[in-house]
Amino acid sequence: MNIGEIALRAGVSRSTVSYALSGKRPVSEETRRRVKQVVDELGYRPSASARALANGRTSTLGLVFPPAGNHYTGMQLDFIGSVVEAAAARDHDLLLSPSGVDSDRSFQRLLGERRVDGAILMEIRLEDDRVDHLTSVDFPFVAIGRTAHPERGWWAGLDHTALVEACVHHLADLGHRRVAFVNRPEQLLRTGYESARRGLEGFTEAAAERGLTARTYCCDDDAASGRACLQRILHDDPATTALVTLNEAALGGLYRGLAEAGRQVPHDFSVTGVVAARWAETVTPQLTAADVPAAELGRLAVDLLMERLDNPGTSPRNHLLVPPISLRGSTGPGPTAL
Amino acid sequence: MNIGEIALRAGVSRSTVSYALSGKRPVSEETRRRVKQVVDELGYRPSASARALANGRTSTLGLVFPPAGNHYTGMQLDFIGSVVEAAAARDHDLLLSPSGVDSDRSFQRLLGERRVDGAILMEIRLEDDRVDHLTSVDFPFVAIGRTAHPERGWWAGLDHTALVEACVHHLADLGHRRVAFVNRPEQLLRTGYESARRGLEGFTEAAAERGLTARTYCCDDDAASGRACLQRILHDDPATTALVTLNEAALGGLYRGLAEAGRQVPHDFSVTGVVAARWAETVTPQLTAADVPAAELGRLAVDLLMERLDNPGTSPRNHLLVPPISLRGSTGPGPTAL
DNA sequence: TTGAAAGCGCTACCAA
DNA sequence: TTGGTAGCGCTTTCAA
Repeated sequence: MNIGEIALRAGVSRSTVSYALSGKRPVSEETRRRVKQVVDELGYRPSASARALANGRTSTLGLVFPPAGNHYTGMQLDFIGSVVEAAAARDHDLLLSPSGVDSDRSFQRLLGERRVDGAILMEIRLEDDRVDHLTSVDFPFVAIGRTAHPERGWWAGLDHTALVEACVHHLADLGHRRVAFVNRPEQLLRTGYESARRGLEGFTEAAAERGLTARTYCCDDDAASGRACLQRILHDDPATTALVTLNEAALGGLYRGLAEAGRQVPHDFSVTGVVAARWAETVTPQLTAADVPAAELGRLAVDLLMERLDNPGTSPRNHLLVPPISLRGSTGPGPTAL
Repeated sequence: MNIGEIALRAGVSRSTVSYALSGKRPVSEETRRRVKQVVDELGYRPSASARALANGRTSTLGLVFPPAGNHYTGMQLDFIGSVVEAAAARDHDLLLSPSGVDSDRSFQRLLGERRVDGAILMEIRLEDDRVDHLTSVDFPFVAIGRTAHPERGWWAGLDHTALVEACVHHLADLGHRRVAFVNRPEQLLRTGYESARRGLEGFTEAAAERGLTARTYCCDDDAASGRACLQRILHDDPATTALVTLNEAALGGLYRGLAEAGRQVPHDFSVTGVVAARWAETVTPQLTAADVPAAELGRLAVDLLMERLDNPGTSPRNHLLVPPISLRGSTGPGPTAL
């Protein structure tokens, strides 16, 4: 069934049906009613493909994120969910593209075949060829996170440096002197993954500033790795009394390792970091952490993208979020406070 | 840039370009080369909208999942990830639709506007109006899970009844006599959510068969509810020595509640259930559980859908998975075994 | 082996 | 206030 069918049955022309539906041209109340009635009766809906072809907009946004193998983090999920809903609220669909790099087929399809009006890029790297490419062809996109040169871009992100610094200061204030940093997987750090890099930077600087003895570790995104990482930490420096982590997926493993090593949290070991709230709350005791506002980031990203799409040529806007640390139960006084 | 441009530069007709690209008609080696060269030079890719309009296929699959209102579980996360990647592997994109009910706008857009060739439906209910609707209009879809009448449908699912029964038998074999069942949220059970219903059914039957004293609970999808639920369990029957759960998100809370009540897992309380492996491994001790093969389900669903799309009219196929229980550390001998 | 042209279903311009 | 019609960019049939 197509628009011609409707026109026929309503006894008007196809253009009139189109206008009656879109409201882009005045239509007499009389015809409008008749058209709507036929449309309702037949359950007619205009074909998205035809419409996209005709007016050059697909009403679809792309969400680009690296294929994670099997490991999507809870934060990513929250984020995807909020993006879908924000897009739906604006009558846009969301097309998923598992693409870490510019050359991925799926990425090429998304852009080359013009399947989407604009895109949101997750998991930004400091040097990101996807960002470079999209910028160079002036394709409308919003990044989640900042590259090394965030000045002239559209993005919404977290100030990982400040967040991790805040964690370190919190621990230092509590009297901890020997602390560890549990980062995301090494491969992510090496490839310049933003949060891993900026988080590490914040940790190193704040630790130096406070004169702490600090060690940094990379840790794969699963519980087993978290446990192993914790063992390494205590092996390398048994006097370590606290850690900061960005690694949500390893959290349970870190706790397990601590329990196995006979360390009580927070009594003789403090744990903190940057983690989505609902993950911070799954461990016992609950994690004192800077809560990643994944849902808010998703909404902001969609807002920015729609704004960019509606006003081509506007100068770039961005949002840098610095959520506060939520005090829960995983940090306590360190040795010097005793 | 369009196909006409390519044709012009290659000195051939538009149809020849089309055929040179699709290979659906023999083209002389000579012209084929020339066309390809121009295409590569200009980085030409045919417009997805135009192609979709012309041949009636969008090369896009839809994934219909419930609104995030209450957040997603880890299993859903794994599942979505595997579906995206399986689709990408077959050169199909994935369109997300946060849709609960038949009347949902986004659901209508996806199907009514023919944005996708087929769909995968998550979170099936025993009586599911989405399934009924799609079946009645003969729209190609695959369900994740079975409705009450699974005979004539395309689906991939888990045998929750058998899985939970296996858990109960495992506990009974260990000598537990008083057991509890921690289900998904009450609202899901009430609305006929498949896993909640079938799981409950399996629990009740197996418990009766083994002559166990059994209580069943609903529990919201978060750690705090898990903790509260456990308190209720011990309050209702302090002699309870084991529980079976389907509720991944509550798991951490259940453990916390047990710890607070002074119960050692597995020494004086056993915990088991149906949970994705990587979540079973985040708690201490690791959960003995039937591992939900979320990734495999995702792959299977995409396989089925592609099969259905490629062979319209084929008789329905399905996969019922019954993964074994993985023995980890959370179950131990019950009172009668002592 | 290739080209011309008729759609696919819609939007929007030009006339009336 | 309405209708006719020319695209949008591709695929595919019909002819050559």
